Amino acid sequence: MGSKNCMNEACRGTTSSDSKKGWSLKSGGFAGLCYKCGSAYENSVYCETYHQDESGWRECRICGKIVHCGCIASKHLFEYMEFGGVACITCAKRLEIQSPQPVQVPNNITSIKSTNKTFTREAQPVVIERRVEDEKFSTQKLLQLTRAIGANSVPSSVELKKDESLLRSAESSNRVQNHSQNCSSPVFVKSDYSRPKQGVKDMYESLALPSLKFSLSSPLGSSNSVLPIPVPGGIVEANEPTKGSLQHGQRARHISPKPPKPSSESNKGSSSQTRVPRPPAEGRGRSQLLPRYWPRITDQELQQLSGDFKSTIIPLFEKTLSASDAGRIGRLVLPKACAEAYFPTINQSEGIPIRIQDIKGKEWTFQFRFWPNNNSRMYVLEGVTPCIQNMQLQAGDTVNGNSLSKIKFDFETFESLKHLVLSFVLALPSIATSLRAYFALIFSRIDPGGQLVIGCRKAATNTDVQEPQQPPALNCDSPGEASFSGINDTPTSNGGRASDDSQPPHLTISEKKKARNIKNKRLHMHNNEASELRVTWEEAQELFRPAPSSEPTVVTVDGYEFEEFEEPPVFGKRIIFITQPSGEQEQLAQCNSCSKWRRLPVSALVSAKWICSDNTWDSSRAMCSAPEDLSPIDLKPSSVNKENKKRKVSESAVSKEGEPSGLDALANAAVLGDNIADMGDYSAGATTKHPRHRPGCSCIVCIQPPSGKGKHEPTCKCNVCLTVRRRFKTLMMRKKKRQSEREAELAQEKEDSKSAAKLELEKEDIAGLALLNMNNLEKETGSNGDHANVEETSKGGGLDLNCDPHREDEILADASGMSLTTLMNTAAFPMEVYAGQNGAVPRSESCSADGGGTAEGQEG
DNA sequence: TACCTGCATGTGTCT
DNA sequence: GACACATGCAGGTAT
Repeated sequence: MGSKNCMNEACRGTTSSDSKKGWSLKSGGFAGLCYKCGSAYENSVYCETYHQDESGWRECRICGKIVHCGCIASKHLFEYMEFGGVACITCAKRLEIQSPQPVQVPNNITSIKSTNKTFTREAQPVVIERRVEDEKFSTQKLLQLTRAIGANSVPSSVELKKDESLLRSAESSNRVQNHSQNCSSPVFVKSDYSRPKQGVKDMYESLALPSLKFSLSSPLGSSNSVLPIPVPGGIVEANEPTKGSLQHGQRARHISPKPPKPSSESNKGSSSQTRVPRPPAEGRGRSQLLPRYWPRITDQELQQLSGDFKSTIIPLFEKTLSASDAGRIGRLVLPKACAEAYFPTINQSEGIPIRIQDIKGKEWTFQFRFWPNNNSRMYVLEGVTPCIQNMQLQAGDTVNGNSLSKIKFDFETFESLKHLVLSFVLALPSIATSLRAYFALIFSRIDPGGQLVIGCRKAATNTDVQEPQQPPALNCDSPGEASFSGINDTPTSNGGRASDDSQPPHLTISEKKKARNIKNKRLHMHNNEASELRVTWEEAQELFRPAPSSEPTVVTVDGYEFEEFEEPPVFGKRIIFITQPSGEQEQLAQCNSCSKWRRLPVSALVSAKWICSDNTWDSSRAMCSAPEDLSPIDLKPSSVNKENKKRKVSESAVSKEGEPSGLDALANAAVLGDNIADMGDYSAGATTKHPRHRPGCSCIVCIQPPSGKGKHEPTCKCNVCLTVRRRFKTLMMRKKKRQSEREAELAQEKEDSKSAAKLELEKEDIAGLALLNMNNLEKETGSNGDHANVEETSKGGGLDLNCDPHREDEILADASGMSLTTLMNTAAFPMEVYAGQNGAVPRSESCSADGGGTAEGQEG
């Protein structure tokens, strides 16, 4: 932030950009007065805000002359044009001279608009063509400009004639009004174009309406609505060119190319409640802003924001947070076009500090800078982490801080942890990336003043991620298609060019395109993978198989054999392990085609798409037409692993909508006092030790003593241990409470009826097991599981960070609860933290990786 | 050893 | 092929 001198060469008063000291704003805020001499400064606010480095040299889009915004004393001033870019004042003046004279416009412009569908979209070329007579403004050049505007439809001559007079009227009216509103300064102020009812159709029209300003101060539906003036340059007094300049924020909006066509549905409703991508206000950049960066903010939110700030809020752009954006590095990659359009021009890579207010009015200072990148620039905002975190914690609020739609999303919530731990377990970087894309930052600008405002909204859920890029959908009136809660908003979390999050999710075309375009598995998450994300924690573990091609390397250490896999695990098919009366173990796999269950050797590797014909072990059952071997429901409970039972318990405790999570199940198990032994033998016979391990696995994870001795010292204060203890304590308290409730219930039920008693017996069984578990635990911990006693648990054997909750032998051991809590603890750690602390990369759940997972404990 | 910084690289999209 | 952008990574710096 530097200071600069008054443009009045006789004055040369120094102004401070830090506090705007030395500048006073005229009414309307478009021009400043030098504190010293009182000379008027157009763009003063703009320059204060955006040209601290006193750069700002631009190229006239018409004649190519190098001009300056005027923030420094310069005789070569430029003006912003409605159709983007700048023009030197000479060219701008010429454009202005060619413009028609003001004419009053009818008040009921709304009806006019409605009856002239092409009016707003096609007006611009009319104006331009009518104005151009000077040989310097060749038609060709202007057509080029109009193309830049995005006027993708060339109006017919009939339409041109028809609309021309109207346009002139509107334009002139706006001038008159603006002038009267801001008589102290003959500058072009913001249009009071008020959208009578900013429906989607209107929005569409506005897309191609360069002068549309997001005038929030005007009540919607004002009868005094006037059309915006599509005047390039917007100069009112040609002999005072510098006074005619538009403020940065109120210059012509940059029109993005290919405005989406309105659908039939798009006309149905008002957009006041819908999250439509808004064509942003014009910036300096010549490059065009892609629709995915259009801010998606409802009229209502805008109005409230403007009310909060008591100013006009102009949404500029929005950026969906990528994983790296939301990471700890604190660097937010800014879209180049947005950065160049709305942020100060910077010439040095170090950039400049830039102050941005959040929706609460809190001011943040970021470093706006760039990196050279392939002969281009990569713009970043540094130091955004605190702000983003702050916003995430407030994400239940709308961008304006009012509770229009409570989202309640918090990375500390259990639900989020569930996703995070699932991400880790699944070891899919794309999922981790997708989960970050919950938020989009919306950059806006306060007018007058030019102060930048940053808000956020929830951008996506993990289920609707990775929509391919499509033109923005304006038919957001479809129920649930776009909402501030973001339930159906699509994120842009893919790599490279982010997907357009305005993509309506229901388009089959998009599906086709998605299928066609998905090349990068790392960055795209296909539907199948999305569904994989929804599987529960247990399911995820259950589905892991050693990579078919990978042979474990067996290493013997201290008499134990360790299996180490080089390849990461793969997803397999859900299987059910059964134990025959003879003690022989088998597995049941379900055909992916006919859904029949087939008995297979326990050693069989069952792929995710296993079908009957893959049954090489039993040729008589190698066809889907063959009768089903055995259905799990036909099995005696004793012979089937208790997965189903456990699942029922967990499912009963969770909402039926959506899949219950593994952590839900774990928590339920803990709270309900479910015997973890159930979980222990849930994969009995096959994966008793580790999710990806098979019978007989002797890797370091599985052979690890249940006590976990040697892992962590009892007094270990590492984050893992502390969290384990804390979580353990909480869980045990909840468990005990719930248990007492259940016991009371059971006592009550005993007196009811025999049938109730029968049911009661089952519950007693569960409760009894839980009680036993609890008692054993309390024996170890001493009593109530307070912190000290929990630590005593640790003394008993340290913390086993590798223990498997399914291990039956752990259940009744001293660390019986620890298995669960260890997992909970694991869940409590964001993936990076977990990986960072454990030195493990979710590359693989191989034995080696798991061994790495204990690194923290071992070093403790 | 962890963190920070700056650049390089890979991938998707656009022209 | 050029460009944009997400992210990896090496080297420097702080703890």
